[in-house]
Amino acid sequence: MTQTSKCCRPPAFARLIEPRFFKALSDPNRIALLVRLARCRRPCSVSELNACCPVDLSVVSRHLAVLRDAGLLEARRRGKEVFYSVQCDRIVTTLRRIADAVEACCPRGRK
Amino acid sequence: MTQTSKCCRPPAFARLIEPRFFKALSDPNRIALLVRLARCRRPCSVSELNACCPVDLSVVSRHLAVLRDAGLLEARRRGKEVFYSVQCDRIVTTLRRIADAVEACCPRGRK
DNA sequence: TGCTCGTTTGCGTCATTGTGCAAGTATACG
DNA sequence: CGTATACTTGCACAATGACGCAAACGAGCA
Repeated sequence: MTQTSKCCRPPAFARLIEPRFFKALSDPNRIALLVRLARCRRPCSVSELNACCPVDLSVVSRHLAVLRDAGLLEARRRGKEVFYSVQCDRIVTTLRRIADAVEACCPRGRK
Repeated sequence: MTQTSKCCRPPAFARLIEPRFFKALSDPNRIALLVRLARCRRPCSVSELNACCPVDLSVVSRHLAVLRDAGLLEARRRGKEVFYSVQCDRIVTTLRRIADAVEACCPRGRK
């Protein structure tokens, strides 16, 4: 009798990991944008964020939209500008939940 | 005076987030493979893992190689078969480190 | 040595994605 | 109104990635 039927049953492990979330972080420019935004500790406009990316402003705008749609950023318009900020709670919670689920499946050897 | 110069300085925040790591998790089939492997709690062969993916065996092999190259899986040959297992420590550590770094940049509102 | 099984790799195809440019939208200001 | 500023979206194109099939590779076995 194998261990297959005795698999751990974390709360919806599979659904915990959304491709869109990770796809958003699979591009160097998007990571740079997120890091820049996190390090600034305050909402930043698109033009401001363009400083960390050697690409066209329209590309930055699109990258930010991807991060926003994936739930990593939040967008808020103030006047003519749109300020993006990091969805800290969501990111931290998501990462920790996955870490916990993985750990629950591989409890031994936690050296 | 802005907060820009007072950005948090987590240990190599930018390098903490590797595109390759997240790119590996950006595909549904690869996530399915990882989840299946984690739930089984033991090394599985390529043919075995093919059960959770409706794609050709060669595609599964390639997906596993991507996960291995990203440091998410480990491969070990035993006879004719190759057994893949989850690199739990590495995954858990990576996710928690990123979570900590993000949290450090957004300390307030940690409701 | 041949043969088989399990896995990987080469190749062609098709879909997706990142990019720049140009045009469009939204808001403020005169 | 019209204009300027900030951003988004349409379009075309190049690069990347997922996929299946067939061939190659590697380990065991007769």
